[in-house]
Amino acid sequence: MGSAERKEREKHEMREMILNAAKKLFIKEGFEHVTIRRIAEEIEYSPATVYLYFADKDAILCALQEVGFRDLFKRQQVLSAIKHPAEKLRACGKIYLDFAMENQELYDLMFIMRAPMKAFNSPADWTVGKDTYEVLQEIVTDCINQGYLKAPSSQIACFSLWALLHGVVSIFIRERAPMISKDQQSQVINGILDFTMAELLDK
Amino acid sequence: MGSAERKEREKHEMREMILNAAKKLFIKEGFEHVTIRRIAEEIEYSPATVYLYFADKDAILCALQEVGFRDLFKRQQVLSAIKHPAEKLRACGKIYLDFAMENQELYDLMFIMRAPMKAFNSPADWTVGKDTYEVLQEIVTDCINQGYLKAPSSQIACFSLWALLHGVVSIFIRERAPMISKDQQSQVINGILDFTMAELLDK
DNA sequence: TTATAAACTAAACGCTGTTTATTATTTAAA
DNA sequence: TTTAAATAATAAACAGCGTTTAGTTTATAA
Repeated sequence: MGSAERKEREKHEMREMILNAAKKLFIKEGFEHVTIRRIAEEIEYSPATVYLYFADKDAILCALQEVGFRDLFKRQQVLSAIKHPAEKLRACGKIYLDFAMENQELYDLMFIMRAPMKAFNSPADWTVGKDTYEVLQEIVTDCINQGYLKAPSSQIACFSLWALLHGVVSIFIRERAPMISKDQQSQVINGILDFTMAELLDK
Repeated sequence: MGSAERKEREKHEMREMILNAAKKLFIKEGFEHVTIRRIAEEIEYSPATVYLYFADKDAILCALQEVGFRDLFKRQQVLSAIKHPAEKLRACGKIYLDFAMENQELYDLMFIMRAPMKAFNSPADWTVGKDTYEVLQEIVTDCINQGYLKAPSSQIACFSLWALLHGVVSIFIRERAPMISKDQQSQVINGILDFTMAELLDK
């Protein structure tokens, strides 16, 4: 009798319930309202039950990161339809920026918050974003190989580009740009993308 | 009798004591250990006393930000000795990067942490970094005016450059670069500065 | 039906930022 | 110098947090 399989499935479903509740709270009420007690309330169980499915709060946030990275990776799939490396690079940047600004709480969790990283001993163990980074890396390499981009190292060029994109959105998300109003943000983001591509790519 | 002045001075000294204790804990033990109770312990007063000198914890962190920005501004003063705009721009970037990596906890407080920003109603009220940003802005403008930098807008160029610098250091500080080991970080930072300056500046 | 295992939770622990009521100290006027 | 008012400091509590423990309820298998 497949009761063991059912148990397994129920365990997985409970984990999903908890993650969904956490994600809902995260997006709807912001990080500070994501507490074990609120999650428990949301799924109508006691706080202690949550600990039967996740080691601790950080493990929940860590699992939520994966959800975010899968989402970003999914968005990147449209890039395969673009053949021109330079165009592809710009589109890759645009996807990243759009994802960040449309999912600020999730982006924050993925790239800024300390808490979910506590589940790892070393930064090298954090491989959750590997796939999404490799997408960028491949495009940058293509740009260099096909002569659209001059750089001493594709690693440096790729990391620089990521740093620029992350810098822009994280400055906005953590509200460090008093000189730029909320209305201007998307305008500035587009301006930066234009400026960067113009500087970087040799037509 | 100048007892009012003495009171004023004592009040100011107490605030300084609290800030110094907070800064010490911040740098020596990291953010999570900076609690009102630990600060109180450090200055040998009760936790409640702290609230006679600061409205709340966020106000302390906010005041600590100012300390950090004064420190960064001080470092920027050596730039006045450099006349060539392009050289000046590179030096400005180097100063920023060095400050960030040498004072990671303070940098985090200034540019990443949410808590100290709660003391402001709107991002526009956060003017503490104005002076340091204007230094960069002026250099970028000089570079454009003297033909070393081509950009459609000095605002966009300046913000892009800041975003890049902030992006790099904040990725390292918040441990989001599994592909780069701690030993490689300063090397990568220098590489990025070289790459960016080469791309940006027309010789 | 009954013994065992699994699922769940009430209550507590130690921590946090913060407030309140109370005490001690200092100041200024009588 | 004495006394009333103002100031400074704190002990103790409050409400919240993540987490653990001990105990109960529910489901499973013999």
